[in-house]
Amino acid sequence: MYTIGQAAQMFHLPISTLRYYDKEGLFPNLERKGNIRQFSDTEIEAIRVIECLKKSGLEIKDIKQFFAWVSEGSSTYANRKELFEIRKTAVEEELKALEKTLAMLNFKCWYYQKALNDGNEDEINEMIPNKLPAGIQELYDKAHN
Amino acid sequence: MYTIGQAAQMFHLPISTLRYYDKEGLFPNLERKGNIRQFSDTEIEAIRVIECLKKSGLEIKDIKQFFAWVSEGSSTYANRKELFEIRKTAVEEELKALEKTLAMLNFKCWYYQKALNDGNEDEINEMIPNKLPAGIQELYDKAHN
DNA sequence: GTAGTACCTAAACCTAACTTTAGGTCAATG
DNA sequence: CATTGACCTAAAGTTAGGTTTAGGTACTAC
Repeated sequence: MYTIGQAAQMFHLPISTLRYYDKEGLFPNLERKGNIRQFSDTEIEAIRVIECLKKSGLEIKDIKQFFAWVSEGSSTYANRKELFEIRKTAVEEELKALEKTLAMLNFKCWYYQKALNDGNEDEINEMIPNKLPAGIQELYDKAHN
Repeated sequence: MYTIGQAAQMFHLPISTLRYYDKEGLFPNLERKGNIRQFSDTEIEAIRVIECLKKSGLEIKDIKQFFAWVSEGSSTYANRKELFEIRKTAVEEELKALEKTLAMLNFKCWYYQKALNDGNEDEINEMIPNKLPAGIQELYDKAHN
């Protein structure tokens, strides 16, 4: 059992965020001793899942739906699995998009390194869009589709 | 030369977003014919860079700073290169975080597939945290640090 | 017995990045 | 000549996801 302060520290989250999640219904089984929240292993794992689903692009209200399904028991396994499958697809696409972004960033790093060496962008701009050095051309093409 | 409508279509962005970017100073060299914005290749590439920097986690006000540097000319090559280097590092870290997220999602997909087959979570929960099948244990470990 | 620390609530506040609204210009079309 | 469609502005509105504020309880340390 952990206090809200301990749980917050474990995940480097502000206490106010955990209270906000609680208010939003993300800890449907959270118990209290007196008035004080008791974070059990269930809630600790819940925080991990919340972080995961948030990073996957899910909104709080849909994360709440997920925990509502958890509370409903075994009849919602299929719903929960489907939710994770959809998030998985979304993250895979996000990964592809980020790699394209990274290609652009790598290209721009090369571009400005060369501009610094040359003192101007003239030489580089004559190489664009299809006379770039090996390795760099691929970055450019990936970034520009 | 493109109208705002054509530029918006090219990037699947609402027209209002391009006007907003203009108002925020992201097209410092945008010209007008009468009162109508004329998007040249410079602005088209600018939009690509804006999208890239946004996806890398940069805020609009810092993207504005970048285009101010572009307007200042060759004396700011080093600043611009440094900005892209920093964004590159940020995106590389974001990619790592997303792969951890993906490991969690893959683990949860497996979890709920098995729960569906078994009709309950009892068997799975006895395997957690270190008696999971080959392949799955690695996903679990990656997702839980 | 008071100062400090950790917890609690409700409600107001904040921020970025847009989006919508309300009102207007201009050119082509039927 | 009026209606449609593409453009324009300034300003107000929206949204998610928190954060801050103001006020209160409870235990522990000095």
